Amino acid sequence: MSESRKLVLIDGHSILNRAFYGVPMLSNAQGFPTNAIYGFLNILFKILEEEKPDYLAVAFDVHAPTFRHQIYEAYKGTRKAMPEELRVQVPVMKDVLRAMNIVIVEQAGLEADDILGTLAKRAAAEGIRVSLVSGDRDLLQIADNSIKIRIPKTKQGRTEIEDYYPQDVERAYGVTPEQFIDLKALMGDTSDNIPGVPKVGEKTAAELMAQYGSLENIYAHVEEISKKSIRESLRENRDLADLSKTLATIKTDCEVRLDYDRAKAEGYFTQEAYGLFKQLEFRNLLSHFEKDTVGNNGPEAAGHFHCCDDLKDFAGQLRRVREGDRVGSYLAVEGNRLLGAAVCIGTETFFYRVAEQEDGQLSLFDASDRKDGGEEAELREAVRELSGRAKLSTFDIKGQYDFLQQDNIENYFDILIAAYLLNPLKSDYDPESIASEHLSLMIPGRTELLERSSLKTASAASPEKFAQYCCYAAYVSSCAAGVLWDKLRDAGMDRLMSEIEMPLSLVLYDMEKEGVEVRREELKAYGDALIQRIQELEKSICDQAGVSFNINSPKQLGEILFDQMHLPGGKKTKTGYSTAADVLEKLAADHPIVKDILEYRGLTKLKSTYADGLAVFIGEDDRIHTNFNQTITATGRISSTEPNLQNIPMRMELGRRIRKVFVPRKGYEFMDADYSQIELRVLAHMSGDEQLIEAYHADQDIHRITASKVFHTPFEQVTDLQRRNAKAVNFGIVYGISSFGLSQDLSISRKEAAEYIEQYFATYPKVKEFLDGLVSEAKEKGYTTTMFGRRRPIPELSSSNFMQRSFGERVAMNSPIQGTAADIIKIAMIRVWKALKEAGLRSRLILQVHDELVIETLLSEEEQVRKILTDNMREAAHLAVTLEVDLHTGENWYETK
DNA sequence: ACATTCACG
DNA sequence: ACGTACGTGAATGTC
Repeated sequence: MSESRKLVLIDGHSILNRAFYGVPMLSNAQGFPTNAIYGFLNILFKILEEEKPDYLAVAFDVHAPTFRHQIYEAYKGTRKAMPEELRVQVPVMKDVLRAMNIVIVEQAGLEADDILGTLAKRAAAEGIRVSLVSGDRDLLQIADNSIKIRIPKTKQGRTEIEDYYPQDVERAYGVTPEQFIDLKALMGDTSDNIPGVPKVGEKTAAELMAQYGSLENIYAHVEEISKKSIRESLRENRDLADLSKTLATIKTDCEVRLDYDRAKAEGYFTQEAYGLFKQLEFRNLLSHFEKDTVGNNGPEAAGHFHCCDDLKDFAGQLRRVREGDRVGSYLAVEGNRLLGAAVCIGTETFFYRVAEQEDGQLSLFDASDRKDGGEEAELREAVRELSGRAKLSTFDIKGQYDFLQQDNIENYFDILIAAYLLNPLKSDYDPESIASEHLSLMIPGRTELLERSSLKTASAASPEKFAQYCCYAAYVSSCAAGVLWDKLRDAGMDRLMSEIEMPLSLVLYDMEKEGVEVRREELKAYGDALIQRIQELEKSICDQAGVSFNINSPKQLGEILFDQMHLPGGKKTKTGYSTAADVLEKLAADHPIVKDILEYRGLTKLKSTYADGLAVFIGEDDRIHTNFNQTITATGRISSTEPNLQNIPMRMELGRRIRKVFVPRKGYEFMDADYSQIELRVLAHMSGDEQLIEAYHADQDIHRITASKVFHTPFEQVTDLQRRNAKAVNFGIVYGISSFGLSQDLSISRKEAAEYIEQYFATYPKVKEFLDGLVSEAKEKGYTTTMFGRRRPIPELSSSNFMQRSFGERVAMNSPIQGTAADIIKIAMIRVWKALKEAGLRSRLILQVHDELVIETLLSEEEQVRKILTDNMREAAHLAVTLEVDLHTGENWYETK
């Protein structure tokens, strides 16, 4: 059996069709849809990997009416047209297959089913095992002991394949493969244009087949059928039944041959195919090319990867690096340990891995005098020494500063950060995608080489693969540095890279390492204090509803409120009723239950996200070390995770009290400084609007001034309502104003909102000019730019969808403003950090919250730090308006308000 | 895995 | 007519 050859046959159109509907819409940069091709290839690769066939062929229908369809179309009109977005993918799919040396079988006048049926049966007769891959079940009739029918299902991104041998067909449908034809003839199949017998569905057809065994036998005993309607439908539609059987029968005797020499399953990964994959932007499929194309001439196969067994050899290689030489490196870091290092020097890459600990149990007691502890220290020293001399290019430098000299950063280059700056919209960056995108080099990725893709380095499937991954990463870091640098320069982002992002990475590393102290017991007490009230509310809500239910479930809550209690309020989301706070707030006044629900929501949020959520992250040092991520946001802001310290409650008093558990060390205080309306000031500067600039020069409440100007009211007579409205308009402007958005925020009519906006623009005419200019420039270039050159691409602007395009326009107005503000505070952070360091102070920058910096300040250094912080924040950028800073000190974060 | 909700700027 | 404010991350429920 194992000697017999194997053939994989693929039903081209049906798999493409299945892929089209199973894979969410994808398209490449030119807007060409690619989802069906992508899905097809995924299925193909999965099958190839599982089957490792000797031969492979794909069958397609020729798009001319075929005999079987002529019959049916004569009977009932034409076939449904294929969606345009799928239709255009068909010829490209064929190009891809041809480029991969995969035989395409198609013949005018023949259906793919017939071709497949014929080839499968003939191959089986020759003793070849066949796997027939199709999305349609009608091929099940072909199944026999050497023909397996495989039906892929794409669900939730994963492809699962159902396999059918004859006994599987029987188990699933209660009929043999041959009987399957009759079954289909009876029940029909709309997707396959088989009419079937009216009134006979899946169940009746199965019953009839179980009793009589064939279509012919059913008609021989048609009078015995008890159910009158079925009996008559069968009698009246004999011709339809016979036609259906003809249609359902797949031919196995067509004039079609497969050239087994050409159909050899090999040599898919050609340069041509590679080019097509790149055009289609199938980056994660490109890794398949490693073996056939890159592998043969790539660094690994050419013997340029060296796995050193002896640390002395490795260190010796590093010592050969001369001052100022550019090297690529990749450090395998886990926690605060260095597991291994790869360094790419010229065309050679060297790797060393610290020896495994043999006994995990005893590792608790391992001391630095053990061999691996000493080895790690030695490796660290070698790496550290190298980092002081070389121009180091690496991936994700923030995670490596523990092992690098920190006064040499002007010599460092992080390809992760560079790739982010060149396209901040991507969801993640890794060495393999950087290699593919910027070097057109295919290397095996994390998913292939490392076991757990979620971990940064983690354990690999094997030591060899782990070494290989590290070497590739170091190699890519080395090769990509020059290319990325050129691209950054071309885009005008070289200074942004060298003067802001690279230095910032060290500042963020330091802030993370420093962390912030959190009082564990106080946080616990805060959470406990919430429990009682939450339980009261739970009871009260369920009593009022009359049933006990899960208040946290928007689904259940919506049904209780709107179906059972008949509160006014309609559907809002795709899944059901909206129970969001703004909807509930409108009902709160009239319905006590809603008020309770809102309070319940607020309290459970505080309990789960903050009280319980933060506690998990308090370390043995009683501090929380958040992760400040530099390569996440589209606009250039920093983000904070595990935990997020940038969304600690502030607006409501109860939540704000959580800030009391964030405390400085003994002998220190918190110093918190935030920019006053930095985004509006950036807008004033970038637009050059004299009115807005002048308003800021007056050094008065900006929202009140705006209200005064917009509503033509003397400054002193501006009402609170007018001020609130003006403030909302100011915010709206920064977000990319729309009358709808503003009307929602202020609960006013769209018309009124539009009037406010019009008045605003009349007051600040250059602001309108500026915003319009941003949109048209973005439409022309495809991206926006901040004052410091940071780019954000906006693909939505060329969308044909109104909503998407409108979104793009708002983004075009917001990104340069939000992004410039982000640039400015980054500059301030770097300068503040440096100034603290150069003054030899012990105070430390520990938090950033977009427009706010927190320094843990030694009490005796308070005045020095105050000056450093305010001066550097103010002076970070010179705008047409001054940058004002509000500064507060306190014994905890709550007090710094 | 995806949607909903809500915390922050 | 279209149906929304910009940028994030975490918890929770539903499939």
